[in-house]
Amino acid sequence: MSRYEPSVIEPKWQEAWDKAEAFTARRDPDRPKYYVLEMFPYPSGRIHMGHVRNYTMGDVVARTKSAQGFSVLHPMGWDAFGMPAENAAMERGGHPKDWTYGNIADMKAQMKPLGLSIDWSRELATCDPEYYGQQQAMFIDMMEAGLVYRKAAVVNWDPVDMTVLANEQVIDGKGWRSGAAVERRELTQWFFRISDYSEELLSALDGLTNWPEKVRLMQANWIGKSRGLQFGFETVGGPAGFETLEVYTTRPDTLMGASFAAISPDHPLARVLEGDPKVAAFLAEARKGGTTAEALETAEKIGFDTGIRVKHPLDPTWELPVWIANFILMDYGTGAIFGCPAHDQRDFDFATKYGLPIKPVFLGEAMEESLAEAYVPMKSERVTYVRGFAGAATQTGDDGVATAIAHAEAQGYGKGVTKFRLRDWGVSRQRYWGCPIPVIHCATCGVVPEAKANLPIELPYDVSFDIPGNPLDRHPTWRDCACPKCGAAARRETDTMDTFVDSSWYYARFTAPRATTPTVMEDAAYWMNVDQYIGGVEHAILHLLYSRFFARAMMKTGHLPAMAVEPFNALFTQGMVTHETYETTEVTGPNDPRGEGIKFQKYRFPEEVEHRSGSAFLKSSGAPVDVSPPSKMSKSKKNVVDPMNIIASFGADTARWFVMSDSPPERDVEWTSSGAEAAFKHLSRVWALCSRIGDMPADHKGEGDADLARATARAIDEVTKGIEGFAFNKAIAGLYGFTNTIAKANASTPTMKHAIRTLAQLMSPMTPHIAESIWTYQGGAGLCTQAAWPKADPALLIDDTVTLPIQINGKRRAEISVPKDMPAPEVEKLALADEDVVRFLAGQPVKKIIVVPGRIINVVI
RNA sequence: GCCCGCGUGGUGGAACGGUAGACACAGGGGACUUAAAAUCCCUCGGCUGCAAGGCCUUGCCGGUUCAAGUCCGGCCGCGGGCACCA
Repeated sequence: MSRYEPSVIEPKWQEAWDKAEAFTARRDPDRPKYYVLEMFPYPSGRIHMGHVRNYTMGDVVARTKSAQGFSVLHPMGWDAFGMPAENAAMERGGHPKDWTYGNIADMKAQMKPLGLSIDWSRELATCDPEYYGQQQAMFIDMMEAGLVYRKAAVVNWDPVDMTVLANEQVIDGKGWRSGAAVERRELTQWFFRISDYSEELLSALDGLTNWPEKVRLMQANWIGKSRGLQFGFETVGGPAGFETLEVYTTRPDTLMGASFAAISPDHPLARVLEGDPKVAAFLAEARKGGTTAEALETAEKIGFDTGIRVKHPLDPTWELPVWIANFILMDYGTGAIFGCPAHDQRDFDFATKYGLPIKPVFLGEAMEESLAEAYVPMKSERVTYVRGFAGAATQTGDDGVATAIAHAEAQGYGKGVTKFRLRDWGVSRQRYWGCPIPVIHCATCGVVPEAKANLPIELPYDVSFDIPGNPLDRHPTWRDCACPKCGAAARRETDTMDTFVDSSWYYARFTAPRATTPTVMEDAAYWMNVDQYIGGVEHAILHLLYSRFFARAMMKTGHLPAMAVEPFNALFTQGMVTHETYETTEVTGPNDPRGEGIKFQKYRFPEEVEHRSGSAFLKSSGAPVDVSPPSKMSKSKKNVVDPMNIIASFGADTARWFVMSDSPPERDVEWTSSGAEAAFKHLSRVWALCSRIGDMPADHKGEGDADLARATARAIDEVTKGIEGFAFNKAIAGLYGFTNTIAKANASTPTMKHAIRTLAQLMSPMTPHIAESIWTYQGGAGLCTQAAWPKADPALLIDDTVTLPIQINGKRRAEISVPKDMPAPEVEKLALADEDVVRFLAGQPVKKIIVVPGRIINVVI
């Protein structure tokens, strides 16, 4: 065998796999199926190391399952709609469609050399009309099933770009692109009724035992179930229709500490009062500012006393003022609260500012200090509370809330209710590059779904991006259509769908990607669910929650079988690929607009930097380089390593091996050039080892046959467990160990050949190309990729003799070798007779001796 | 503020409550070479000892146990998620 040259063997084996159609997924009733999926990429045009790590993990699983006899589905597609394509069109000209499909072609060309076991015949892009047309069909079905509705909602509106902005796109109250002050505007938007499924999406999390606990928790918090009391305040001096004011509280046990009531600026009562110019002025002030987290954080609490009073439910003679306050949200609870400044920080801030009374209801040691801090923990005694609630038994702990609810229900002034934080999913986007919402506005029939025969509603190609706003809105003809109901001239909806819709069902589409219906039941029933889903933790909430909702919606509309309610059986969230960042200190030149002689830091690419004796220098000039700790690879910090460069210099197998080694897959892995070189060196060593074994004379005899056979069995066991347990770093550690063992072994030729063939098989999920070469060179039949996964002989996994450490009072002092099944009393005798033990005991009596068979012996004196 | 996770050599990390530091990177020493690269061998937590060995060591303090990196309680530090959600 010649030198290890990845650039020669890798394309060769990829071609062989293609020719054998080794990765084409086929429905096979005789074999169990396995569906492994990595979160599909956005086609930015360049793959990065994060992609390499993500897809290699999926590939390791897919290849292993395939070798283990499963019928494997491992597809790939493109999450292809979205703003970057439009931004590119605005900045550089060109068309979003051309830009996107060009990027897909580029990225696919970069992914191919990785040698992933992907069934490319199922490739899809969400911007294909064949894909989004089916999505439109489902939208119509969901409308009919009552899962879709329209309502007015307050949004962030960019008056310059003339579009709605997501909260993340509002920075310091300004649009991220235009820099214009963002307005709160009410727009009629399309919504999915995800909140109908709050309870189910929450309770079904318990069944997702193969999901990371962290993700389940994040989803549970996002859904945000709370139990509280809803009751009506009787108003005094309120306008007609507001004889009572409904409020919701999760702390009904603090009801006796009420000092005011407050309503949201968007509350119906506030709107009624808006006729008063003073109220109107206040509301204008209160509604200013974006809806972003930062805007809310810094916003000062402001309020307006309406003059209306309400009666305390437990004491009608006790009246509380009703304020309008900017910190009350309309879309949580009832949009109105009772304020208890003694036990709520926000109420405390508000009461302090406006001089409202602060009335603690809990007595206890914590009381004195906590008065200043406003919040008293639940566990303090509730003496005042008990007085307030008509002499009930003393309450401590969390059941105070339950008791208060029970009391309210018995007295008839309120009832216990369950609320969720989860809101309905607004899917309207005033954007071009997305899936058109298949709806028609007719002057006589109103809002009508498009006829399915007219699907897909394709995006028009002739649009321009030189003016801000949605090009669909100003297209001369695209909006014009006939009403599907009455045939009259009508107008199309010009909003497109949130791209999260596209990614909420692609996993189901992969089971029948070319079908003329969204799914095909037979195929979905065979392939669903996804057995292993792999992706970044950044999708822990939205993408996964929407997908879980969509699976339910698809079930309800007949597009998925009932067994697919939870589409992802197992989820794995992988860590990022990080790299150190490098900066040099530069000085501005004479013509610099910043002024001459000013120092500044400049990021440097890793390939510009060399490391010498623990420090870093610029290759070109030798200037010193500042090194910062590893962080996520990003273009702006220039701490990126292009996978294409690594493949060019070391091959795909080295890149794959490196990203899977060292760090556990759920954690970040730091890319280092020394690590990549080490991976390459190791593969070269394996290659040389294979060559050496190939040169051994067929009749070579050795002493170590039994040992090598045992080591082979152990390696099979260790690597298989490592892969199946998503501990790829441990599987790789096992492969290093096994390689070293083979290299040192002195066994007969057939045993050596068997060992190295097994090594090739065990390596093949990680480094499939070199594995094929070794396999073939050592006389393996067919493709290594298609060979059955090796099985460890259980008899060889158990050693005949075991080495047992002997502890004296918990400290290791000696060890003995004993046959593996020696009875405990004999082990005990041997241990006490050991010379080191005797020396340590020095004649002291043994109080107790513990023998854990096959593990350890502990002598207590 | 609320919820969650994590602290092990110079580094990434191993370790069913049972020999802490597997495997790898970096470092040190050596062989081969005119030399370098490549390759191979040895060494590599700290202190101590000529050595055999001994003592210490998993963020800090305490507890449970024959035995604790692992379990329990309390601190300290780091990271993540959510957040005027009543």
